[in-house]
Amino acid sequence: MYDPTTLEEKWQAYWAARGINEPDMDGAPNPFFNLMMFPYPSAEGLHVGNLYAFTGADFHARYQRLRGQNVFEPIGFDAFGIHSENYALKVNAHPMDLIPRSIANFTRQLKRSGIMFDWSHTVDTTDPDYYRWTQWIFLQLYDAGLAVKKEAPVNWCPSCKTVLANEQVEGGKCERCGTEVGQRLLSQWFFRITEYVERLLANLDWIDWSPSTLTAQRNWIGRSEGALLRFLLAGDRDDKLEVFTTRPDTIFGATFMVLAPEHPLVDELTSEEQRAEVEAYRSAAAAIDLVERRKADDRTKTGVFTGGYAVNPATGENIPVWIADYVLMEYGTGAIMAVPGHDQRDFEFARQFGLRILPVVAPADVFAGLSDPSSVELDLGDEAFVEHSDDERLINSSEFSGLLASEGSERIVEWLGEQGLAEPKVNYRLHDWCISRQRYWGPPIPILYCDACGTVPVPEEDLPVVLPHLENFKPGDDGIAPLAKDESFYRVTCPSCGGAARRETDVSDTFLDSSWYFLRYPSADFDDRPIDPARTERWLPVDMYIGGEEHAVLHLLYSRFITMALHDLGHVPFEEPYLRFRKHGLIIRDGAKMSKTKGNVVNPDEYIDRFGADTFRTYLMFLGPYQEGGDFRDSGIVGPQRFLSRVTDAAEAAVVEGAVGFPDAAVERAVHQTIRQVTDDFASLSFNTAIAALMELLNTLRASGRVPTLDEIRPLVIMLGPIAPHLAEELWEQLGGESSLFDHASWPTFDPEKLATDTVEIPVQVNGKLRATISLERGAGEDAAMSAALADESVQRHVAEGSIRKTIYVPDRMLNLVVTS
RNA sequence: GCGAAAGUGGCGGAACCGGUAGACGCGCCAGCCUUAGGAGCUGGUGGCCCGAGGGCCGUGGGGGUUCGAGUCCCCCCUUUCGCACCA
Repeated sequence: MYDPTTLEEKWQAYWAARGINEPDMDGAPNPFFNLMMFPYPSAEGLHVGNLYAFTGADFHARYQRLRGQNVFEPIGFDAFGIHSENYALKVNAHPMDLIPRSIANFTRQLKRSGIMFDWSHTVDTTDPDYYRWTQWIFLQLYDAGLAVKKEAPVNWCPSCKTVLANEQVEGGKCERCGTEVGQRLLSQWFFRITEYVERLLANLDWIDWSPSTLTAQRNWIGRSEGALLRFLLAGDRDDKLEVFTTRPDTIFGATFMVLAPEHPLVDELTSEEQRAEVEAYRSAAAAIDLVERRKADDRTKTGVFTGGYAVNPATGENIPVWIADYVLMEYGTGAIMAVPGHDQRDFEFARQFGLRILPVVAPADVFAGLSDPSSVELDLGDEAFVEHSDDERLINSSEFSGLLASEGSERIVEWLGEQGLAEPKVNYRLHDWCISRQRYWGPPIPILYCDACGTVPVPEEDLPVVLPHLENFKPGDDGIAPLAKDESFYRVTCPSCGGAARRETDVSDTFLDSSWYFLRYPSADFDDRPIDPARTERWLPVDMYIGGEEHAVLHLLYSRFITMALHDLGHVPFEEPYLRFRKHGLIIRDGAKMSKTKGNVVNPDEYIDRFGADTFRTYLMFLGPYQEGGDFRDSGIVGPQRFLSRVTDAAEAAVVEGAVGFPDAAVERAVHQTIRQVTDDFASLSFNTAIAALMELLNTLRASGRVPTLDEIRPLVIMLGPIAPHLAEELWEQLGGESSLFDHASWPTFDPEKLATDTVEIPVQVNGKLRATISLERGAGEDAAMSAALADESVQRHVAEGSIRKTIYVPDRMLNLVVTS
């Protein structure tokens, strides 16, 4: 009888009482750090998506453990941040009251889910004992010159008079009051992640991660090689306009320039006649939120002529300078040389405003049979010619005409470089990481501003800078953080000169909290140091990290950067934090992402109450390939439930009967085949097929018409361990095994000799169509196969339609007869 | 628009290196058992045709390579996810 409730309570109590899931942190001989992305503890409770992620990671952890690894599987809570803060504002409560309740609820839910967390090493990012060290990391980076203050724009709602996070902007409007969101410049703290960009990129070549995640990181970093070109302003002006281009070979086709509306040289360039129009365009552009502007799917080009001109350094011609919002201030130099012949956006812009379009590159076939390549003309039609090939050549480019574009590119940069007008340049999409938040619910940035001493870091011994309990923690007026309203917080004396000083009142980004939590886990029981060297040496870097693709970019990149920086500062002995990373898929329901508004959210508690954690785990992992996700359907869960119930019946019957050995060669073979299959599947996180293979083995055992022997059922029970740990533990005990299964059983191995059958069934095809299957001795030769095949009536009939022209025989695989009439 | 992945029964999904498509599960059908229950057990289940021996069709669509294609190549369509004018 399968009674999950009693059994699960029994084993959860057993594991907790004996510390079964707490490895010996200082002596484990085979340490294995199995990490999953720690959750944000929402007030709604554990989402089935969390549980899906954790369950797959736990399957892997328990599998590694049965293979003899000392697995450390910790959990924690990423509890700072805007989600918690907004929720607290919404329900009119305080995050300091809400978060502990949410964490307690999550803990309760997680403890009944059967995941082998080590509850003696948890972290909570909102605990001063944790964020003390988050602040310590800030100071380490500050001392190393990697934390700097710069001006940067933030989203600003003029009605609420508040700074908005990108998540709070919907369609360019404030999500609360619907007012158009604008931009404001604020002085903020940045981490100089761009200093590490080449290393962050280079290491992607060797870390063992899901390929799509590697691609996402590369795209995010967005390295592109090109050149920086300088255009003198027309007239006797000293300033130069710098542009970045990946196509310096097309400079002879640069017939105008475009600046981002907020570009600093716009004022100087703008003529009196154009000033009003330019100003109007600039303020309109400034009113649109940056993020929304990038998402705009209306691609009609807009822009305004400044009235100013620049000199094309290659042709010496004066070319008009425009402003347009398709040029982004934050990429490259915020200005471009427009080459309408070879850039589709420039082409559209030129069409829109009647600007000159000059093709300067032509594909190889245009040159075919021409003796003088400089005379080539290219008709563009309705599109820019943007294809890039190895054999295209320059045209209309003075003495460079006729050169291969790649060669021309180098020669032009060289030529202009001699005049100080060009240099090779690598540009990145990645920007420095802004960690300042003008919000309340985060760790205060540990910096003081003193009139006499300037910017002063908080001395290490004064950490943590504790976040005070503010009654009114709403984001403040004028872009000032909530903490700026608490005088007792910000008014301090300077530790250096003893004079009056003011604390930094911004808090740091949640991504900083999560950028190092895995470093903290093994050392979580030390309160006098963030990262214990011996623990770190033993447990880190992380052996396996499993998480969602939604963090493929920011979290993973930031934590790689922080790890690298800490490595360079001598705090950790490695520079890549996660040796392996595997993404898991998304669980959906009724073909749609689960969300409260759709009303299709699954509450894990209900299912665990009804079916037990083991059945729920099995179902979650059975519903689709773990790395791709799957569709949650209520009706499907009875399959796993029946399976576990039948395993119980079979094992209990085997115990009563007490038979041993392998009386049946076919069953023995099935056991070995299953061990091989399930082992392979676990290694590749193919949990759905692993479960299917175990179901198949059980079907085989049942089909034998007798009670299975103890030896036949034992491997099944052990392999069930990672899947349904409570039940496996129970059955293992009944089979006479010493508890815990996870300490005393080891993963079964298969004997390759037991896998093979003496005879094989192979298909016989005639002209590629299946006509029969024949039974042959393993390794039988072609002659034997032929005679067996020709003995088959159906084969005879189809062969009789002509004569056999050819036979293809793959021993033990198939036989194909090619017949023509 | 760019990038990534994917299109297979009524449904979720299997299929190693090109070699018996549909494993496993849900659902459905039939039967058994039964102190009728949404329990358990046994068998069946891609579609169409049928003379009951088989035959034909079938992995989004169209071409191709091959003795043989869900799998490889080309073109097209659709869906999901990520990024969004990246010069």
